[in-house]
Amino acid sequence: MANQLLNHINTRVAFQESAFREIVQHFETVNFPKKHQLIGADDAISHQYFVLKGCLRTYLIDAQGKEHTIQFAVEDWWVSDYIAYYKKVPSIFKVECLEDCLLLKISKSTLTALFDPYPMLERYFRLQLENAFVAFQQRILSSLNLTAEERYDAFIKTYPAIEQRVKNYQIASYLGVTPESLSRIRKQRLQSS
Amino acid sequence: MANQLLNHINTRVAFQESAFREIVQHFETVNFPKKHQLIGADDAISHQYFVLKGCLRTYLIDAQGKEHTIQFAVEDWWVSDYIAYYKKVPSIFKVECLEDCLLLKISKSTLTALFDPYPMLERYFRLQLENAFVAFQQRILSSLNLTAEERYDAFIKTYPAIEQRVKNYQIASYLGVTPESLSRIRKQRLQSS
DNA sequence: CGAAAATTTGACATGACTCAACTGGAGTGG
DNA sequence: CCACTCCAGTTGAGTCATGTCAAATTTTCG
Repeated sequence: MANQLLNHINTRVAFQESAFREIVQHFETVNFPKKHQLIGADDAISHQYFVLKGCLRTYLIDAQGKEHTIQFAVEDWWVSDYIAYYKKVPSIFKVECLEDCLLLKISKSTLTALFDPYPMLERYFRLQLENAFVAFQQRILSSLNLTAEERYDAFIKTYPAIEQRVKNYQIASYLGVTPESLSRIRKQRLQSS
Repeated sequence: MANQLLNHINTRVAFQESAFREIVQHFETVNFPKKHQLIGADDAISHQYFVLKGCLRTYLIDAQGKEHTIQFAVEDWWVSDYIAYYKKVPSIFKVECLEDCLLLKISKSTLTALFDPYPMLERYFRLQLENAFVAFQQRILSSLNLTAEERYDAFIKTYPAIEQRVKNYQIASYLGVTPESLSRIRKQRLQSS
């Protein structure tokens, strides 16, 4: 089960199985049902989670009561409120399970302590961040660049697996449009294809 | 001069001056006049740059001929086309000097080779990426969340130094509005203050 | 000084939002 | 197994923020 994490680490760096057996002891396997709120606004966030199974989303409710989804997470993704996690400020996001979830949990202090004896682990996380950097830049670009319909197309193309597993209103809140607008976009796409 | 880089590294990690003297030899100091194009679309990008002095911006020209600014960079910032740099794809961005610039240049291969003997250098870059991660999430949030005027307020508040040094149309292309809209927003702010 | 670039202003167009009503499906309890 | 409720999604009508295009003005800089 934890091999799933090793496999993922090995997509980025060459990690020895013996070292991994040391590391994996510091993770805890946790199980949550659909609709469970993993992280709630105003918590102090000292953990992050690797998704073994399930689907989650990180979102925020703004002053007008509107939801904005910042991230979905499925198998082999990491999830947390990373603003709170990195900056040590109270969380502004909520993270909820959209399906029953099986996760590997680790605290920030434990993980960073592992970076000294296992520099390859630190490298893995650096490379993860490089990927996130690119993904974020492309998302910012599409918000500057593209119409709502084009952003929806790009979303479906980039994350076909996610599109199947989440509600349309959640996709709308990720794309920065209202559910009504997304509904109209979807209708139009059906007709033109 | 290169001490400026050491000082910046030391804001993130404790780095020994002796080790730094080794590392800094691998950087090249380069000088460019205002308007010089540091990176042009379709280049292969194998370098990144630390800004000792000056101001630059990373932007793209879309299919409709419109500019979209993804990043400004001033003293102590790193700049490159990071999609091309990290992903080894041809660049889509241009990087131009908005002022005369003094930069420290290093190639990706040289830098990553330094990560093995100097794990603290890798840590510095990981922490840099964590910061970028947070900044990007906040920028995405504000594009989902805020009106054009609120985004402008947030920009001025977050980057007061940059606002002084770049053209309004460049800020507009960073915020995702037209220069005309930004002009109207600025007019309205003057009247209400 | 003069030309080019940047900014401002006005008139008008439009994509997306709001609000409200309606439809359909999923889940629950009797 | 049906009745009921709740939630998600759709549709319509009207509004609004921002875009477009064109022209005037101001600033920058060779």
